[in-house]
Amino acid sequence: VETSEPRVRLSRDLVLKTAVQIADDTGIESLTMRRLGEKLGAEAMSLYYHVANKEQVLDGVADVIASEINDTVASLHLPAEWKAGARKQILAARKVFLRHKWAPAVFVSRTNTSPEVMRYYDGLVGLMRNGGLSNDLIHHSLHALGSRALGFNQELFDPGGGPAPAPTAEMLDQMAGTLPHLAGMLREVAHDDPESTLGWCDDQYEFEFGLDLILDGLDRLAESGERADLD
Amino acid sequence: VETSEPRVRLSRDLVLKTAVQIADDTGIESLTMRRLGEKLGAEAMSLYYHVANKEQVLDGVADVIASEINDTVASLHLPAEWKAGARKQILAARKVFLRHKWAPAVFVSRTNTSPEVMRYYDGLVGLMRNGGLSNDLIHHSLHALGSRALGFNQELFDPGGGPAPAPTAEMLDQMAGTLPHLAGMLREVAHDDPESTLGWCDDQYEFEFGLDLILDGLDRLAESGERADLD
DNA sequence: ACCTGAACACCGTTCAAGT
DNA sequence: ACCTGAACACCGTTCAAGT
Repeated sequence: VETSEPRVRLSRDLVLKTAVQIADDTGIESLTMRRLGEKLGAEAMSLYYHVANKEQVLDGVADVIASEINDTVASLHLPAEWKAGARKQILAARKVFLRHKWAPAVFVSRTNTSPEVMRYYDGLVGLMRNGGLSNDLIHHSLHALGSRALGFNQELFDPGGGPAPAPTAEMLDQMAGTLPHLAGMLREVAHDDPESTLGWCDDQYEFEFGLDLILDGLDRLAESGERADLD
Repeated sequence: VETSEPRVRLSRDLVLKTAVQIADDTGIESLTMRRLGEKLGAEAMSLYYHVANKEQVLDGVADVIASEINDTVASLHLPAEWKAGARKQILAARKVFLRHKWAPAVFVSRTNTSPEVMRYYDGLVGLMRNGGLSNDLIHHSLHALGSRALGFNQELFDPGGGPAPAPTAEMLDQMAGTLPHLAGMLREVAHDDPESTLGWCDDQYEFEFGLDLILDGLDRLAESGERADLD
């Protein structure tokens, strides 16, 4: 175990950045106050001078990631058309989560809203507003997009995120008895592609499929509302 | 603290049902092996004869909830039309999660898939299959719906689930400086309704809005695919 | 076969004390 | 102002031992 001994003074900012580093390197479950102190060359108890408790560390960690997302988004040239703009912003945000696979779990567990997340949403609302959507529709849109607005989707199978191995023929035969429809679907859809490093689910494709489905639906509502011109 | 002293023998099933009860009564964070043992009138260590570890307890808890969902769904008379059927099944599943507000967090943290969840998905795939959707489209549908297929949506604000208090005029004025679009939206949309026990966000309405948006989009794809008749 | 007691290796957090 | 040492109240889990 490599314990660094920096001469630098502790600070809230340094503590949070180091926490992100630990989560990146060894996973979010390995982020403990004691290990955080160790990595900073200090005692765990010293951290409490800079943060109130561990919950606040996790709040801060989410804020650091959201800030990374905002930096990425700021460097983009967003198309004027709202749907294309939102799409590009969200896919850019998703790239940040691909670098921090543990981050979705932290975001969904936060009960305090991070200022940087607010800034992100403010930008998204601005895009939609410029596209002529009503505030009512924008509000519903944010709920409909859910975590997808920030760039990740809560998958219920393989929450680990890794590529799922294609089920074997024996597994499918065994499944067919109790889960006939699922087995039938998988038989047709889960062909193992030895050419691809992806599993049989292409996460990027699925994310874009769902995102476009929602954005297209919202666009349709916006246009029909425009024609009706009633609010 | 009321420690019951049942004469009943322990079993995996009893352990899991009791775990659900603890989560319902005092929250998922209060579910510890020691408290679980206490509630069963046994030592925490006795649990390890029936379950391998706490992860397995949580796996089992998710399975118990999924089984409650399946029971509810089984008692339904589902309309033949796939979209109406899926909608009814999903909204019934959501009702179960309203009784167990802590359950979404457990589900998204599971890496092992519960047999009962598989059964649930098998039913949903069956509905769509009978509706004429291709297995390919069904597969994409499950990804697009994400956790919504099981009956909950991952909201990024207020993950607590409680009704959000409407922001005050002072809060909005303060927000307007740094978050103009968000403040503008909230000013228009977050009117406090003193008649309603709901907050300014009607969770049920928002869930149905997002669900219908996705189901309608999928239906459109299914119909256009049918017309093209190319697979 | 089923349950327990004692113990271990961790947690987050407090508080008085050091510089 | 900033950091530390010792201590507390918890965790999950093991293992040899009891019935």
